[in-house]
Amino acid sequence: MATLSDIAAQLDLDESTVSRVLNSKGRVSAETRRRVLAYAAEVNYYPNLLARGLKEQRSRTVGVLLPDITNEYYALMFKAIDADMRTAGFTSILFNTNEDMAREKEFLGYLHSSQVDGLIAATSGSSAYDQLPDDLLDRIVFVDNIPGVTRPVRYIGSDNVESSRELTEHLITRGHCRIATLVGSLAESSARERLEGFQACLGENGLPLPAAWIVRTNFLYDDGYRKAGELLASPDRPTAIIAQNNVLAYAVIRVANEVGLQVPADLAVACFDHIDVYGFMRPAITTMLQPVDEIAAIACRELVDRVQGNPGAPGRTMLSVHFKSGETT
Amino acid sequence: MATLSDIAAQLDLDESTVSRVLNSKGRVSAETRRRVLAYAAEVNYYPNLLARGLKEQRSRTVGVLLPDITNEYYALMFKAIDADMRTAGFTSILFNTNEDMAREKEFLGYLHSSQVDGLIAATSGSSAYDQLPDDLLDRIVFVDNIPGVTRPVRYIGSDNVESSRELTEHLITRGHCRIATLVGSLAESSARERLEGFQACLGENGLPLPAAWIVRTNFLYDDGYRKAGELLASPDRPTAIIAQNNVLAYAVIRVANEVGLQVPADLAVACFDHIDVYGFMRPAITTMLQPVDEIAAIACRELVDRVQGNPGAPGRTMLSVHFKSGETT
DNA sequence: TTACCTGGCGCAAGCGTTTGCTCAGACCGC
DNA sequence: GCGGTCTGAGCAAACGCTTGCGCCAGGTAA
Repeated sequence: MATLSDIAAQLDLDESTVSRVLNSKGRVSAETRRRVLAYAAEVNYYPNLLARGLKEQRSRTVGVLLPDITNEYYALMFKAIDADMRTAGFTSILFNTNEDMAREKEFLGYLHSSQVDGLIAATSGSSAYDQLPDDLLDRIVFVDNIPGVTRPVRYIGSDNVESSRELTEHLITRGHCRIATLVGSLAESSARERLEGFQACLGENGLPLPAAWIVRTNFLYDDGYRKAGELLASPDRPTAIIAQNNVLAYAVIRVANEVGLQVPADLAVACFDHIDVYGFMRPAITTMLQPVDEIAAIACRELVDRVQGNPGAPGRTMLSVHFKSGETT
Repeated sequence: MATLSDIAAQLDLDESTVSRVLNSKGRVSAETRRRVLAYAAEVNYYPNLLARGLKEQRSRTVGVLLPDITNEYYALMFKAIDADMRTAGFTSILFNTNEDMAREKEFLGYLHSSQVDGLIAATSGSSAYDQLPDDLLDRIVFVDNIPGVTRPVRYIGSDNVESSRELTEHLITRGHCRIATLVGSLAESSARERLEGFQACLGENGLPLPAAWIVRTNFLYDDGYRKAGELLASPDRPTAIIAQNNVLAYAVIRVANEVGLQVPADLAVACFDHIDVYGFMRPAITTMLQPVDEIAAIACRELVDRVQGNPGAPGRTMLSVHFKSGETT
C-alpha cells in the first residue's frame, strides 16, 4: 500500500510537493506534476482517508439514520441520499435503528467521534438530541420527524396535518363516517401531526371519534397486527381505517383477511408512505406519498452546506405530498 | 470536542495513562482510573475514530457491496450483516452498485484508502477484483456471486445448480414441458449456475429447450420487462417461466397481466430469492429462498476473522436453500 | 545488605496527510 | 547591477491516538 511519503521518497521530492500535485493545490512545475502522477498511477496510490480526515478535521462522510432499511420507503430514501451525497463527494453510512431509541442514541456517538461530519436523521423521537452541543446539532438535518428539542433545528418534510386531513377527507367523500386510525409512536412528530389532521377533519365534518378508534401502536408490523386485531374484533368496529404508515396498513389488511372482512367492501384502508416500486403489492393501497427524491435532495444540499461551515438557518421546509388512489378505499 | 490530550492536561497525567484507562490496557491505579473515567464522562469524551484508525492501521469499518438496496432480499441481507458486524464491534458501510460495474470498481478504492478494513461483496461480475493485490483480496468475503478471478477466494452461498434443478423439477411435476427462463447477467456466477441446473434438468427429462427460451437480461426490472414482453408475444411461447431473481419475476407477471395471460393457469412463474417480509405481494410467487441470515452470519464471522489478521482459507461454503410454494405455479 | 520483581506512570515515536512559512533562483524593469 | 516579483519546492508542525520502552519507588526474598 503505497503512501504519499513513498512516492515522495522514490521521486526524491518533498511530501508537500507530492500532496500539492495530488490535490491540484499550489504551484508545481509541469514536469514534476507529470512525474508524480505517473508514479502514483504506477503504484496504484490511494490517499489514506483516515489520515486526511484527521488532518482536515473532517471525514467527508455523513450518517443517515433511518428506522428500517427493509421498509421500501426508507430504502428509496437512503438510495437517493446516498447517490446525492456521493456526487457531492461524501460517503454515507446507514444507521438502521429499528425504532430503537437506545441504538439511536448510540449512533449519535459517531458525530462526536468525527467518523461522520453530519447526519440526516429520521428520528423515532429520541430525546438524545437535546443533549448534543450546539455545533453538533447544527450538523444534523432532520427528515420525517422533528425531534423534541428546545433549540431550533433544520427539518425537511411535508405538511402532515394537511395531508392527513386530505386523506381523511377522501374517506369521508367515499361515504365513510366511522373512521378509525392506527397511530404510530406519539414520540414522533409525524404521528402527532397526522393524528391532529385526522381529528380536525373528523371534527369539521361532525363525525364521531370514540377513543377506541384512536389506536396507538409503534409504527411496527407486529404491534400493528395485534392492535388491529383487537380493533376489528370489537362489535363497534369502524368501516374505514387510516394507518399512519405503510406497514401498519399491511397489518390491518392481513387482519381483515383473516377475520373475513372484504377490503374495501367491508373495510376501507388508507395509509401514508406506501411506496410500491414494482406495483406488485395487492391490494394497491390508497396512500399519501411524500416526494422522497426531493426530500433527499434538499436534505443533502442543506447538510453539505452545513458541514462545509455555512451555518444555515434552522426551520422547516415543507414539500407537497401526492395522493394516490388505490384499491382499498 | 474534548480530546484525550485535553483530559490528560486537565488531570495532569500523561496521554498514555489516559489512553490506557480508556482502553482498559496496561496497569493503572484504581484512583487514577476513577479520576480519568469521571472526567471523561463529565466532558462527554468520545475517541476520535480517525486518529485511532490511523494509528492502529484499521478502521473497524467494513464495506457491504450490494447491487440494489431497494430489493428486499438485499435489504434483509444488509440488515443482518449490519447487525452482526455491529455486535462484533464494526461499522458497516453500504455500497449500492445498481449493477453498475464502474461504481463497483470505484468502491474497491475504499479498500485501498483504508476507510474500510474489509468487504462483503455481492458482485455483479466486475473484473476489477482481479487487479487487487493479494492482501486486499484476502479481506473480501463474497456472497451471492463468485467473481471471475484466477486466485481462489472465499465465498458463502448456496448450491445454485441444485436449487435451480429443484425448481425446474417442480414445474415439470406440475405438468409443464414448455419452460423458458429469464437469465440474469451471465457475468454473474449465480446466473450461470442457475442456467446450468435448469438446462441439466430439462435435458434429464428429455424436454425441449429452444434457444429463444433462454432469455438473457441483466437482473433489472426494465430489461426483464422488455424481454418478457418479447417472449410472451411470440407464437411459440412457453407455459412456464423461471426468472433468475425476484424482480425479473415481477416483470414477467406484469407482462402476463398486460397481455391477458392468467397466472398460473396460462403461465406459471417461479423465481429465486423472492422474499416478501409482510406476505403482501400478490400473487405469492413460488420461489427458492436462500438463508439470508445464515449467509450474513457466516460471512461476517469469516470477514472479522480475516481483518483481524487470520488469513482464513478460501473456498466455497454452501448452504441449503428452501423451496417455497406460491400461487404462481 | 544486595538483588530482584512489579505496579504505576511518563517519554517519545509514529500512523499518513495537509499547509503556512521560508527560501533559492530566475526573471524583470530601471 | 540593484531592488522587486514570481516560481517551484522544501521544512516542519499539527491532527488525536496507541504502545514499546524505560524509570522510579516500594515490596519481597535471600
